[in-house]
Amino acid sequence: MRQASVQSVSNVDRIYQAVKEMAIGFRFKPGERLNEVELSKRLGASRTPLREALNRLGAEGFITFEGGKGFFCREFGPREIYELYQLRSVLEEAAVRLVCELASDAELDELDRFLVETGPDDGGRSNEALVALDEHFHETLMDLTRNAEMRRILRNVNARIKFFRWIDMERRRGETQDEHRMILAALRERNADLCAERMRRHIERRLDQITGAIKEGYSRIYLSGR
Amino acid sequence: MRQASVQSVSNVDRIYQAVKEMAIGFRFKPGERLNEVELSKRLGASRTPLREALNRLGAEGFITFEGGKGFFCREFGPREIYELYQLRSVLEEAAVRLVCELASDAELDELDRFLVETGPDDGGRSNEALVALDEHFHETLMDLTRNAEMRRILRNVNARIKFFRWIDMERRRGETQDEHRMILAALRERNADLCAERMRRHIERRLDQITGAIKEGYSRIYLSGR
DNA sequence: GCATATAACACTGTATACAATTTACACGGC
DNA sequence: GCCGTGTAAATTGTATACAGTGTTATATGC
Repeated sequence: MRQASVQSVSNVDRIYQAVKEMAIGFRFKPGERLNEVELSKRLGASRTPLREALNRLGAEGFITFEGGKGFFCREFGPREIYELYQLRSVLEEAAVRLVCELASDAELDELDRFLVETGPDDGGRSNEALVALDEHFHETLMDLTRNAEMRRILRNVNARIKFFRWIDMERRRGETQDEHRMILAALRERNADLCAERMRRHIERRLDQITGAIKEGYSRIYLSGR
Repeated sequence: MRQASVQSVSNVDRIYQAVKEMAIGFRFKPGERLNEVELSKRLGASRTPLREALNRLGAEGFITFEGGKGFFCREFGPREIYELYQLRSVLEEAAVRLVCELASDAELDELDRFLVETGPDDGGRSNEALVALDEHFHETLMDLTRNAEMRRILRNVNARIKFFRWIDMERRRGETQDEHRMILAALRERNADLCAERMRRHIERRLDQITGAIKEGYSRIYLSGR
C-alpha cells in the first residue's frame, strides 16, 4: 500500500472527493464517458478504488452509469436544473417553517452574527467565496431543522447545482445577502407563512436568473480549460 | 465469466437488488458488520462486484460504512424513523399541491381507477400486497409532479421505511385506502390546501401508529428467521 | 481473578490479470 | 459515395492474490 493511513481519510474518500469536484465543476463534458484507466492514473490509484468512488457518485446523481458501457458525465438541461431548484424550494420552504418553531433565539442570534460578519459585500470576494457563503447560510438553516435526512439531501442538491449558482453569482452579487437578511427577519418574528413566502421567492428568483443566464451563455461553460 | 449477458440485468445490479432487499427486510441485525467473503459466496460472486453494490447502497442510506472496518447494517431508532417520515411528509405535501395544478383529469381518472380496482380490502390480501398498493398510490402521485428528483427520493425513502409500513399495515388494514380516496377527492376539487392538509394528516397518523407499534413490539422484529 | 501485553487470526483495501464486451476502423459490396 | 460486415484495439467486468489493519484469543504478571 502507498502510505501509512493518515487517519480517517481513506484512499477511496480522497478519490471520491476529487472526482466529485470534477463532476461539480463540469471538468467532464456532458455525456462524456469517464475512462477508468486514465482517471485512475491521474489520481494515482488503481481502478478498484476508483470504481468504488464512481459507484457512490452514481448513486448520488453526480454521474450516470450504463451497464457494460461504464460511467458518464451527467447530461444537464434546463429540465434537470428546474427539477433540482424545485426540490430545493420544497425542502427549504418546509425547513424554514420548521425552524420557525424549533430554533432557539440563541441559534437565530448566531445566524444573525454570521450574516453581519460576512456581509455586506465589499466587492472584494471571489465568486467561489460568495457561493460558499450562500450555501453556508442555507445549510445552516437546514441544520436547525435537526433532520439529518433533509440535511443530507440539501447538501447533495447544493453540490449538484453549485456550478449554476456560480454562474448566477457572477451577475447578482448583492441581492442574495439582502434576501437572506429578510428571511432571518421573518424568522425572528416567528412568522412561518412569511418565512416560507420569502424563501420561496428567494429561490424562484435565483432560478429565473439562472435560466436566463443559461440561455445566453451556455456555450461559455464548456470552453477549454474552463 | 459465468453466463452470456442476459441483456440489461448486470451482475452488480442483481447483487445490488439482493442485498438491498436484505437490508430493507432487516435480515441483518442493526449494527452488524456485513462479512464480504460470506455475502459474496452466498450470492455466487466475488468480492469486487459485491463491494460495488455495497458502495451504492451505502450512498443511498441502506447500510453504513466505516473506513477500515467495512459495511454495517444501519442502526434504526425512533429518531431515524421520525426523520424519514417528516421528509416524506414534506415531499408529499408539496407533491400533492403541485399535482393539483399539473395533473390532467385523465391522469386523476387513472388514479381513481387504481383505487377502485384495488379496494376496498376484502381481507384476502397479504400485508406485503397491501404495502405494495400503498406505495404504488403514493409513488404514482409523485410521478404526476413530473419531477424525477423528487420521485427518486420518495422511492428511496419508501424503500427504507418499508419494514415499518409493513408493521403498521398489520394492524390497520382499512384506513389507509379510505384516506387515499379522500386525498383523491380533494385533488378532483383542485383544492390545494385541502389536499396538503389531508396528506399531512395521513402521513402523521401512520407515524403515530408506527411509533406506538415500535414501542410495544420492537423485540419481535429480530426474532429468528425473519 | 483481573488487567494487560502479545500473538494468531480474520477481514478489509487495493493492485493486477484476464475474460467478455463494446467501440473504432478498414475493407468490400452496392 | 454510402452502408453493412468483419476484425483489431480499447475498455469494462470480475476473480484473485496479497498487503495492511482491526479483532480476538491466549498467555503472563500482578
